[in-house]
Amino acid sequence: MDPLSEPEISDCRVRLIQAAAEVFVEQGYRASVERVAARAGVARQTLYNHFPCKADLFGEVVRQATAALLITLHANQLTLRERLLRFGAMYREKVLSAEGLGFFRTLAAETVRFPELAASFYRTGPAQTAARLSAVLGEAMKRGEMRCDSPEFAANMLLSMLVGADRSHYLFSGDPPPAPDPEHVAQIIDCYLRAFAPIAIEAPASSSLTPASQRSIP
Amino acid sequence: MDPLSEPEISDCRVRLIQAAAEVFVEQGYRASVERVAARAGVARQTLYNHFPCKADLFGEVVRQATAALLITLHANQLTLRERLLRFGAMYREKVLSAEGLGFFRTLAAETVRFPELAASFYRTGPAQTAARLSAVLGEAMKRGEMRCDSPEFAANMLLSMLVGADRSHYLFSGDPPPAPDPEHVAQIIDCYLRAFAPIAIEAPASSSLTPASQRSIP
DNA sequence: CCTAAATTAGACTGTACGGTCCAGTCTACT
DNA sequence: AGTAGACTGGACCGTACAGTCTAATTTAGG
Repeated sequence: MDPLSEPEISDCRVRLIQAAAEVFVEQGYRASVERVAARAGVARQTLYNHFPCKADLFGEVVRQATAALLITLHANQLTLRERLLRFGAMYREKVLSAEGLGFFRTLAAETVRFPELAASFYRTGPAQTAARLSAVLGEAMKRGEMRCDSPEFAANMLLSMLVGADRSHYLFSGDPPPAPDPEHVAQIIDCYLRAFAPIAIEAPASSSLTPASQRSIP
Repeated sequence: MDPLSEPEISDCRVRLIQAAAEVFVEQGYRASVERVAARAGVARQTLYNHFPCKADLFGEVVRQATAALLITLHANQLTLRERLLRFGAMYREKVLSAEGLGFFRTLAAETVRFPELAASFYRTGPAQTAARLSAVLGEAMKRGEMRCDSPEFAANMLLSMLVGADRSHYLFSGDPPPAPDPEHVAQIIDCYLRAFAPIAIEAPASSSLTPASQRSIP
């Protein structure tokens, strides 16, 4: 109740959530309550003083992790390419980190047991990121910096290109997560911007309206 | 031993594997041996007559599913775009089906417990698909139908664009898997082919060497 | 019909775990 | 010093499950 006890909203509680996050990310929800308590350096009963049951602790972990995984899109006056480069680097870093991959594994596995939790994670996490990105891309389209198309589709493509196949790779292959690689991000972003380059106005109109494949080579 | 018993290599065994595949895909490896046996319409002991332990049965399921998920790239004389359209449709159908998603969930969750199995799945499944696709794309590049680039990178991008964000969506959101949508596949493929369109030779050389973003807007 | 192999149901063992209870200890505030 | 509230350790309960064992039953072949 003291203003001093306010900041440390139960030291135990935060240690427990932290420990639970680590353990669940490493071993999945199957990890025993015992291990969580041990990792937090606390008795099992103490855990139950703070959380009514294991599932509730898990829910709290997921809620906090969801917030931590959100990405901020700098709204400042960088070029579109610069903004996407920064976004892409952060996004890859979070998603392809050991914690990001572990969290993905753990939550995906529990979709059956906790469908509502998973859906809520999706709405306030990935869907949120996609929505923000859509907005930015929609603006770029209006400014003529990108070809006019569905902003949602464009966001979907960018997010997919940034981590799609790589996530599967690091999820299954057992290879250690990759070090951040700005060059690779740039390669992806430039590839992306090519796909969504504004239609060249100086070119003959016909060539820009036919599918790319039909333009290729006589 | 009879030539007749050969084709039905133990009716029980295949029923068990089939049942295990269904149950594991629906509920994960946590599903009890009891349930698997029940689904196969067989006693628990019979299961243990055919498989030494639960883990081995799971391994067999994964091995068979891996093979079933491989995609064949038609090598015939269609246009590149046609080939990619067919491939993309099949790929999305398999990956985004209820079984594909469930299998992904289940195996991703067990990466910790069965790292070797997961790695082997990755090598003979997704990595194999990527390799075949790389070969096809490399050929297209040589023929000048696609911009010259790393075929592996190009394959990675296509596979990512086809399912990347959608997989996450259907894994978590709880929405039922999507119906096949050829139009959406075409939208993706055309977007992809734009990104990898061969460099127009008739255009001034400079414009094709600068990043797309710098070309945008005067 | 007889035999051998496979299948079955069910009891049983050992283990792991979630959750509860409790008796004792520590901490902090008055 | 005294009191209240949190923390501890460990015993304890009920349940679920993998895997074993056994005795009875079915199935197929000679």
